[in-house]
Amino acid sequence: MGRSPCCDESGLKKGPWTPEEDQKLINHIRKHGHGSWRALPKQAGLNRCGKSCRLRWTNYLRPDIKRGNFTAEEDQTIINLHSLLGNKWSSIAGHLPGRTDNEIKNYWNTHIRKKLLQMGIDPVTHRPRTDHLNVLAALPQLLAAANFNNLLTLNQNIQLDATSVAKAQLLHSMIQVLNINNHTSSSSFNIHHTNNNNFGQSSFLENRPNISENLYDPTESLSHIDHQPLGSFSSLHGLFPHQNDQDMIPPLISASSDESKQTQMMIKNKEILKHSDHTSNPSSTSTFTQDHQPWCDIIDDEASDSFWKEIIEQTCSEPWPFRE
DNA sequence: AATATAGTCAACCGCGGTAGC
DNA sequence: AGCTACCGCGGTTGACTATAT
Repeated sequence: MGRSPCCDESGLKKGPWTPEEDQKLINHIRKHGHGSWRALPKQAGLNRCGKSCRLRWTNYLRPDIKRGNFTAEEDQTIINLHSLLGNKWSSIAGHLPGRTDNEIKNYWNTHIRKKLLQMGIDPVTHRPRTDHLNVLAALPQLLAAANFNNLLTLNQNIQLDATSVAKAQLLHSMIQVLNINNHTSSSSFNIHHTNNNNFGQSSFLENRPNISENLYDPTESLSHIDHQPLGSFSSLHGLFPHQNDQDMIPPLISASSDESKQTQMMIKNKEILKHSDHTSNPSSTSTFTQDHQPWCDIIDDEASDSFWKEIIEQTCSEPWPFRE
């Protein structure tokens, strides 16, 4: 019931359309409109089923179809709409004049989906992937993907290098993932927990800097854009409220007033990491003179790649702190 | 140069919704 | 109310092309 038998009819041509067939279809629709798709093939002299004619027209021959690569703005729109609508390709296409649902669907599956995955974003939920082990194992690829800045460069007012944004987002997503998986434990990510001399994830994350003074929050800075890049990290939090907000870490900018201390601890931890000094005491006197080192500077450090590699090495060499 | 593999995308398949009888 | 035909949608396929080996 409900299923068209037209394509079951034998003798009807399938497969790629020839220019002659295209011309017949175009001429007929120009003269008469498509009317009943089922009746159209006979009227137009085509040995095709109506379904095939409709598809050919709507996806390829329609005069208002836009050809060519998707723009960054279209990328943004697709991502944002997909986060809202899911795989409602026709609905998404309705917001992209000249684009067909089929084209958008293909583009999503072949381009956007992969890029989101590489960036550690679940293309279905538009949230950081929760398979944290995979995320960590894929860090090198994630870093490479972080250089993909097409999704981030739409707004010309954005001054920050998109790669830095992506890296910050990546780190943020990792933190979220780790925190989600650890929310049942009160120790590892407790902001007041200070028993960390080593650079394990916990110390690094606990001591994440308050950078409100020196660093703008990428998610905040991008959130005002109509076509919000990486909406999964910004607007989607509002769209898909977490069941328990305690599960989520604060945004990259902390509201804490204890920023100087935390920033210094962050710097210290970075140095600890660089020197692999697992015995240093975080409470000992630091020789650093820099205060309020911007988070971006850390991420954008010339040695940032090695910085990230060391995170991986640390992660691998030390017991995973989060038991499920 | 030949072959294998990966990527792309037009087209098909099959299902759900619904209008009309 | 039940059946049928039709439309539109989303998932999948497979041919074609590009790139790697």
